[in-house]
Amino acid sequence: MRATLKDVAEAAGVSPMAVSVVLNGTGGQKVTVSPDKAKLIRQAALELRYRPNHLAQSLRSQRTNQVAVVFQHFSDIGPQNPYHIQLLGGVTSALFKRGYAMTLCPKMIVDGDYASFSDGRFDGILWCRPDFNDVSLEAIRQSHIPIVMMHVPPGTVPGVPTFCADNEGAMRRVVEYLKSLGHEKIAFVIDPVSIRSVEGQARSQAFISSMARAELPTPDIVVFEQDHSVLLRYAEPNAPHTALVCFSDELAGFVLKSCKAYGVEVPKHVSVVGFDSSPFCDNTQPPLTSVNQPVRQIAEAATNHLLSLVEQTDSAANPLPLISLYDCSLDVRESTGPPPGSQDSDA
Amino acid sequence: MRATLKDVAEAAGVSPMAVSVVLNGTGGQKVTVSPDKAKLIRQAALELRYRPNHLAQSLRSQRTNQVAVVFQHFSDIGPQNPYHIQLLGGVTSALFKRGYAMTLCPKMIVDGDYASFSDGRFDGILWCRPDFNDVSLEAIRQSHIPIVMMHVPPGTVPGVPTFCADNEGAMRRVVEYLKSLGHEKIAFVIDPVSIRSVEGQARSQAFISSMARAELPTPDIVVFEQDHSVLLRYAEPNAPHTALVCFSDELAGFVLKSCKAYGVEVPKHVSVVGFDSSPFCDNTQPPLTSVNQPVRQIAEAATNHLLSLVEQTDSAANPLPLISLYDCSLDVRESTGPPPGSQDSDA
DNA sequence: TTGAAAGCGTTACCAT
DNA sequence: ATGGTAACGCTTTCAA
Repeated sequence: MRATLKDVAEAAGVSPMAVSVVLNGTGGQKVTVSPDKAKLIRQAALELRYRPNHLAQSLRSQRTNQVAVVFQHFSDIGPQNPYHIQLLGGVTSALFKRGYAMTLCPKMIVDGDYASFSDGRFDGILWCRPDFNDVSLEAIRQSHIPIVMMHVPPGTVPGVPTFCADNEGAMRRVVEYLKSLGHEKIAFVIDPVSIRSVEGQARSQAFISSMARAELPTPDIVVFEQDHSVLLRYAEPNAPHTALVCFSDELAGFVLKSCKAYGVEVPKHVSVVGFDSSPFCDNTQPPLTSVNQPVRQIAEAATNHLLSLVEQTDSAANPLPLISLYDCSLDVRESTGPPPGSQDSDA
Repeated sequence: MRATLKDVAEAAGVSPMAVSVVLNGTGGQKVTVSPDKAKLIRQAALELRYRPNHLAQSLRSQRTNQVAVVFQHFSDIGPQNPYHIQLLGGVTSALFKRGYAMTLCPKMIVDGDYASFSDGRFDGILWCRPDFNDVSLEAIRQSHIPIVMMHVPPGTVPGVPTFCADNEGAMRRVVEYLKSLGHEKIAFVIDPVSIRSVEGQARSQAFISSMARAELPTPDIVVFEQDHSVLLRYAEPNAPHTALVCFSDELAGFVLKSCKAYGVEVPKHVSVVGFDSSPFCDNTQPPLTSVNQPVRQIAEAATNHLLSLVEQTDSAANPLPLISLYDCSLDVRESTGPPPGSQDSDA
């Protein structure tokens, strides 16, 4: 077995306390050890290769220097899902700078066992893209450690700090851009899963209100089933819509594929816009115009906020914002153009 | 504070042990609790919202169900580095299936404090792309928990299970492919950092021996400094090489950029091959031919191996391989073609 | 300045 | 079948 504090104490002929004070520096307030004994202790520790047991320290101090990241809709980490990557990059970067470890825990992520948020292992929770129901809301209420949420529309859960892309602003920007190209009949496309999520709802609503603000006709919200049948309508000469704004890049990718399958040309017959502006967008045929949300920056900010909460001894010293909204830009690529029949649609 | 085992015991009017046995099921060998008391205990636990403290359990049991992933050369997690993403995807997938958490710990990753491998927090270590020096070798020797290594040439550290791409086979495949196109003068390009790494050395050697096996002239190993000066040579009419095999996709990207800057056309004047076959390869100009190593599969296998080691009670029951080598394929894209002056070089 | 002892929350052995 | 007790490794208060 590994050498313990006690072993070192015995080897150096002192009490465990002295070792703790000298090696782990946590000497309460007024405890001091004479230099010669300290030297002895350090020597013994070196020889025995003593390392403090992090578990024991944490159990004692109620601090673990570990933060958990929870994804509500966890499919898989991989190149196909750039969101996770950017997010984890931002989170780890912020955590590492301040000496915290990041852990991904299947009990929470896969099993959805939010009650174990405060099982002692973590100083705080970063919760990404949460869905809300009685269970998760109760979990938040019962949590004994700080929680910060990412990518959830603000105001969803009172009292929980929230970091989110500005869906409203993003949708306004997209609609205005498409309108400036001449589009009027624009639909929002979303998948059956996302439409039920809080963010899906929020983004759909943002789209609808943006259309209203732009004085365009009340749009359809198209739920894109995998059978592609909805797209048949876009193959007709007088299609009901000339532009499709999609909930995600992934979904937009499916839409592009379907268009190709049904002989609908993009952007000649219909313009398509994605959301996330991941590297994926450069690979599609044609390259996908997409909303660029600063996932990494959001993640870093959310993490720093969480750590402030964790380390905050005097509670109301400097108050932090409960809601942080991040501006999104629009990366115009080649999947958008003037609607069919417009002046320069063949330019 | 959160309810503890003791609280539940008091509420139910039984001993802590009874609670432990009923709720956490870990009842040693022959401990049983009468059904009525068990019911009482469960009830009390529910009301008090009791959750076992994972820290205390781990301290007691010497098992944490947590595995650490260590990157020796940690820059950053992000879309620019597909290696990390694929790796983490494979690792988490394998870990989660068996109920283990994954943690990234700055002490090890950033500070290189390998001595804290066994600080009690982890059941095992996955070590990726290690460099070897006295410090890391000693860390491995002193470790109290199993270590499995990924992406390090086999045999580097005796006794440590190693998962790696088959550099030899990959290089042989690349050289044979280029030879079949008509190339003879082929160089290996590597950056100043990687050339010092174990994997860099191994891959260079593999390239050299593959060239010998193909009965081609002994090749240059070109260390690609950022000043691009080495590439000037390829702008000449009688360039010394017609094909460049690069250590990584990232490096190949720089090479492509330099070629463009110096007016060298790819693949007309020179063919370029990368390593990793990341999504990045589709975006380069021209798209990059690259060796495809199955990072995700390697990661999954390495993780499963580690967990077997961790869970192995009877040591030599079913022995596992110390070395696992994975075959690599070659993804041919558009950065390779016949050498200049050959029959169909303009086809 | 130093040591002894209690306790963090859990589990396992040994009694009863 | 059940409860007391010690122990996992560490920190901190209290007493000397």
